[in-house]
Parts: sequence; C-alpha cells; structure tokens
Amino acid sequence: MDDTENGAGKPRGPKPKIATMEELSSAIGVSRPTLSRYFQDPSSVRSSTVARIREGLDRVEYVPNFFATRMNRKSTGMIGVIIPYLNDLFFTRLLESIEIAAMEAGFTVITQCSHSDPAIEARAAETFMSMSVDGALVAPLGNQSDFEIHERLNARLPFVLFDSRPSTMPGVDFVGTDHTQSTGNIVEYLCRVGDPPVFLAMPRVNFNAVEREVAYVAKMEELGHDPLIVGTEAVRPDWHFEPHGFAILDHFFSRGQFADRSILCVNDRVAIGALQAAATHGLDPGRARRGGLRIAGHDDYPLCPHTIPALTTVAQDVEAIGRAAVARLVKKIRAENKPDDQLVTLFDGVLKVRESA
Amino acid sequence: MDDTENGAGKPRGPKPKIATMEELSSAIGVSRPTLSRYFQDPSSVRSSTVARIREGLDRVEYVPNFFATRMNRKSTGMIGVIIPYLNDLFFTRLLESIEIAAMEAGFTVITQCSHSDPAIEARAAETFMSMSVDGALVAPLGNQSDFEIHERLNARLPFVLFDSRPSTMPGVDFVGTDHTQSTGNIVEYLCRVGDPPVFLAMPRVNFNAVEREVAYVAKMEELGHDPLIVGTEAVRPDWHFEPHGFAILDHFFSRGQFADRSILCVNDRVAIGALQAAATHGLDPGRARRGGLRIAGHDDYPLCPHTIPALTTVAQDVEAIGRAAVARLVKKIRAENKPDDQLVTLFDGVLKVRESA
DNA sequence: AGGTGCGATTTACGCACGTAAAAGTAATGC
DNA sequence: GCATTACTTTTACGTGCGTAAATCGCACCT
Repeated sequence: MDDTENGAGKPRGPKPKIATMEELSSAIGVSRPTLSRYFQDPSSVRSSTVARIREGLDRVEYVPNFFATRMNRKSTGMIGVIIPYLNDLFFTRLLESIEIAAMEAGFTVITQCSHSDPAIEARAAETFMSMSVDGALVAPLGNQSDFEIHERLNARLPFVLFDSRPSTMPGVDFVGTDHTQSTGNIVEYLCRVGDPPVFLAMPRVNFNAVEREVAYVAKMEELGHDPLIVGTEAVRPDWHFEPHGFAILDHFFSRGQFADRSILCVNDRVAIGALQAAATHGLDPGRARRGGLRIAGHDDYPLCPHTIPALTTVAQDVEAIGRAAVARLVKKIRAENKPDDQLVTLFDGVLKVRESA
Repeated sequence: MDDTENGAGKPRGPKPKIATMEELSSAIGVSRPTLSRYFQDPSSVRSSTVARIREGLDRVEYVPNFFATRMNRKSTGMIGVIIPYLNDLFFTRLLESIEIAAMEAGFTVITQCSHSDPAIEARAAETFMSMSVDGALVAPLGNQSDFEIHERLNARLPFVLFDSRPSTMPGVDFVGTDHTQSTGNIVEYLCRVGDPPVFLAMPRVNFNAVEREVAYVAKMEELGHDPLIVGTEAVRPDWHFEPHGFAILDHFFSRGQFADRSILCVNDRVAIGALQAAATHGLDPGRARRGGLRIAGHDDYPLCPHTIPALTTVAQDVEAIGRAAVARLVKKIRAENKPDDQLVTLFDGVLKVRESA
C-alpha cells in the first residue's frame, strides 16, 4: 500500500512475480478455472472479464507452468525433430523450413541432433517419448542408426522419416528427394552438353549416397554409356566431405587422369573439395564445356553460387521437403487411428547450371 | 497365459506398453515409491530389488513421464539455448560444442532459433520460462533484439550471454571472443607481411561487426596507418554476407580500385564473396604477398581451408566459448543466490595463415 | 416480480509423479 | 533368541493445472 507509483502510469520497476494460477486468481479477482479457460481460449470468457484479466496480467509477471498445463491435456503441442548432423548447411536449411512450417501449424519444435552417434540418437528418441511429443520427424543417421529405436517411436506416436530412407524400415512415411530423378537429371544434362560423367562417390554412410550411385548407373546405362564410380573406399567414413573430394581427385590429377573428364560428385561438399583439387592442379573446370574438365554436384548447397567457379548442381527442394514432412506429420497427429496408408512423398531435383559444368 | 513364448528367450513381438509408474509397480511387484527411488538413484535400493526391477523393465515398454517427474523436482535438468540464425556454420559449431558440454554436465539442451526475428526470440524466451529450464544461454540477434525479454530472463533464472554482447546490458555474464585482440592480431599480421589493409565491413546488424571495426581502427592507428572502412552501407541488412562481399568488391574492382590492396573482411562469409569478386576480375589474392591483392577474413569458417585460394583468417575458439559458456551457466545454476560477481570471459583469436593473404 | 438463459464461480476430482512419515519386514550381530 | 540395522512398503500429501458438475449472479424478457 505504500507503493506510490501505482497510478495509471506504467509500472517502473520489475513487476511482482506470480508463480501459480492460484495466486494470479486472487491477485486479480477472477477464479482460477476462469483463468484456465481464458488461457486456452479467451473467446470462451465474457469480454468484460477478458478485459479485467488482461489488465491484471499487465501488472504482474506470470508465465503458466508448461509441465502442469500439458500434463492434463491430450496434446502437448510439441513435435520432436531429430537430425543427424548440425555442421551442414543442407540440414540447417531443412531444419529451418521445418521449424517455420511447424510454427505456422501451431506447434513448438524440439530439435535434437544425433552428432553422428547412434547412442545420442536413441537418447533423443527416449526424450521425445518421455515428453510425449505429439509426433516425431526423424532424419536417420545412416546404416549405423539403431532402428529398433525408430521402430519404438513409430509404434508409439505419429512418425515421419525425412531426407534419408533406410531400406530396413518399409511401411513408414517418408518425405525426401527423388534421387533417381534428380541424379538422372544432371547425368542427362552432363551427357547432353559434354562427355559422360565419372561419379565421385563417398563412403556409404548414408542411404542417399547409395541411391545416387544406383541412379547414376541406371541413367548411364539407359544412355548407353559405361558408368565409372570412384571414391567409395575412403580413409574414414565420417562427415568430412570436402577433404574426401579433394583427396580422391588430387590422387587422379596427380597421375594425369580425369583432367579432361566430366565429374559428377555425390554432393556439393564433395564437389567443393573437387574444385579445390582442380585449382591446385591449375585446372579450370567448366571453361571448355565439351572435352574439358567439368565438375558438378548435388543438393545446391547455399555456397554453390559463390564457389570458384560457381558450381553446377541439382537443387533439392528443401523448403518443400520441410513443409511436406510437417504437413504429413500434422495430418497423422490429427487423424490418430486412421487406416495406415503409408505415404512416400518425393520431390524432384531441379538443375542449377552455373559455371563449373 | 496363452502366450507360449514367454520362456527365458527374448520376447519376440512388441513389449506390452506401460504408461504409469503405478501400473509398473503392480506389474513387477514393487511398490511405486521404491520404483521412484530406483529411477532417481538405483544405489538407494537393495541390490536384490534392483535386479527384480531391471528384469521387470526388460519385459515391458515403459518411459517415465517427463512432465510429471520434473514438476516435483527443484530442477528440470534442462538448459535453454537461443541462437539468432541457423544457416551459418559458425553458429552450428558453437551450438555443437554447447550441446556436448551440456550433455557431459548432465543437462538436456533445448535449442530455439530466432530466425532473425525478435518476436520469435521473445517467444523462445517465454517458452524457456514456462518450462522452467534451469538456465538460459543466449546469443542475441543484434541491436534489433528485444532486450526487455533478456532482462526478464536474466531476472528469473541463471543467464549467460554468448557470442555477441549488447552494450545495453551491462552487468550480465558474457562469453565470447576478444575482438580487439583477434582483429588486432590479423591487422598486425597483414601490416607486417604486406600493405596495411582496407576493412571490408558489413551492415551493423551485429555488435561484433562494430567491435571489429573499432578494433581495426585502433590497431591501424597504433601502427601509424590510416584506417579505411568500406561496405557499411549495404542494400539490406540481412544475413546474406557472401553477396554483400561480392557486390562491394565488384564495385571497386570494376573501377580499377583495390586490385593491389590488402583487404580484411569483417568475417569469412564476406571474404568468400570477396574471393569470388577477385576471381571474376581475374585477380589472384595472396599470390604476391607484398604489393599484390590480399584477402583475409575472420572466424575460421569451416570452409576456409577449401576456398580458392584457401582463406587466411583468425579463428574464434568456438569450442572453448561453448564449453566456457556452459561451465559458467552450470556454476550459476548450482550457486543460486550467491553474490553476483559478473564474469566476462573472452578468448583470443588465433591466426590461420593460408594462401589468400 | 418472476422466469429464463448465459456466463462465472465454487467445488471437487484427476494427472503421474516426488517425498516425507510411519509402519512393516528381512538381514545382521551378539 | 532377541535386538539392531537397513531396506521396503504403506499411507498420505503436495505439485500446478485441466475439467466437469453444480451452484450462483446477472441482465433480459414477458
């Protein structure tokens, strides 16, 4: 009562902190159940009461307890996202589009990163189950993932895989790129504009890597060319793609090989290493379209327009994948026990012709 | 009782799902409080009972309800992390080191990304408060952040800023790079090995950008050179750094300027754009150390070793920053109401001399 | 004035678990 | 064989809020 500042003016100091709805109710003279209803749907409360509540909330610092609110609701309003690796702009873009789509759908996303470790991936899945997220979006690690964990998630809650699809989990919703189309697309382009490409692969840490290899071979044979794949046997099967691309091509260039070939890299990060190897050997990929060295990638990594020379590649439609994955998951969340029509959504890759090929 | 498979063998099908500890207790014949104690500290339960519980848990599918457990504990075991932007490998590396350090300290981290939007940043802070995380680690957006939200967080729970420090929040713990040292370091190097550098800046979206500008000017004057800053007036103050670097230098190169200068870019992504501009104009940065074009950056972006030419830069000690930020936060969490000795922890940048300068 | 109907309040219970106190049981020592 | 000790179980209450049912207050209408 001795606070002389509590007129109509804005309160100066920190507002009084209120911990529970109970206190809030006695602080602004509205019953607790009414407050509860107000927070869930202000329109279910008489407008004069809404005004009183708003005014009261303005005078104090109160944040509802998330745990307590969600424990009694059927839905937590959260979706869990697992990605395998953070230090890759491809995944960050994917994650960004997922977060935005989820936000628009009214969900809070909890992201966990596997950091290339199946144990961490498993822990993340447990966290999601124990927090009873409404659904989970998972980009698996690769063939080292612990699929039992994915199965448990899938059995327990709405579940959609994205980006990379394990052959060991049929019958699960998936959203990703049609690598047969995308890789076929750029192989066809390379063949049309110049010589048939060599495929610079990577260690098969990833199902997509294999899918692209297979797609490359198929398209080459369809066009009547002999496929040639290099780079599958690397020193270490990790995520250091650029050094891998560099090492493989440096090896060949040093022996005078491949200096006038077309080279299709399994992804853009490998291609960046490839460009570096070319520069090291004084080569200028893309200068002579036909008959000269050309280098192309896959994914449309954000840096592609700024490499030297700018990298020709196929873009994955990251935004569409993110949006579709969220849309599918939200649909499953709302449907609950509908007949399980599995849905595989694949997006086409679109060609980005730049300077390098 | 008609399940013929329940011998000693591994159960084949999906295990029976158990939702609550109550059911669990009656399923394996151990009282619920005992189970509760088991989950918190198995050593507080007799070993023969532990064995019975373990055996029982092996036969069913049970995950404790996170909300219910945390609601009654003083601590949630979670720390909230806010980063301003995802599509930047600098932040992903920082985040990675934070996640690992937090994991080692026994905390679960909840990451929220501001996506360059102060409103989203504010929402993330609210989420943290409502989930009563044990502490928050925040890398602010820049001068467009809503600092009132940060103040509220800081007043409510253990709070540490990292990476970027608003001048408007004195008295708050901070962990980051000593930009005076790091920028001074590379300015000194550039001057020693060649001509004094021009500073290619960026729109001041970020406090670090300003700090580096100031540090550049100071070091130049200390060495008796005239500072020259370009690029502060950009088309749009967003996170498209590479195009910015390209545009500014393309502008100058087109008029025959700067082609034989040393150019220090405010960060590596701007430098990547700068390298591209150089290549476009047939320039080869770093070839002639003294008297020729040189380009250097700041941060040691993961791609620096793979640019053409490889980029000379100063590395921020991302791992140390992440670890220190977590360590400081954990200390504040454990200390609670200790005397508030503010702590500003700054790490030195270390020179990475490569080819471009 | 009395009846009607809507919104608000009161009351009471539930969620899944933590936790403290009291009472029970088993293992150990002499 | 009995007391001591250690662990368990039982019982009961608390956490902050959702939610349903019953009660209450108020403006409106005839």
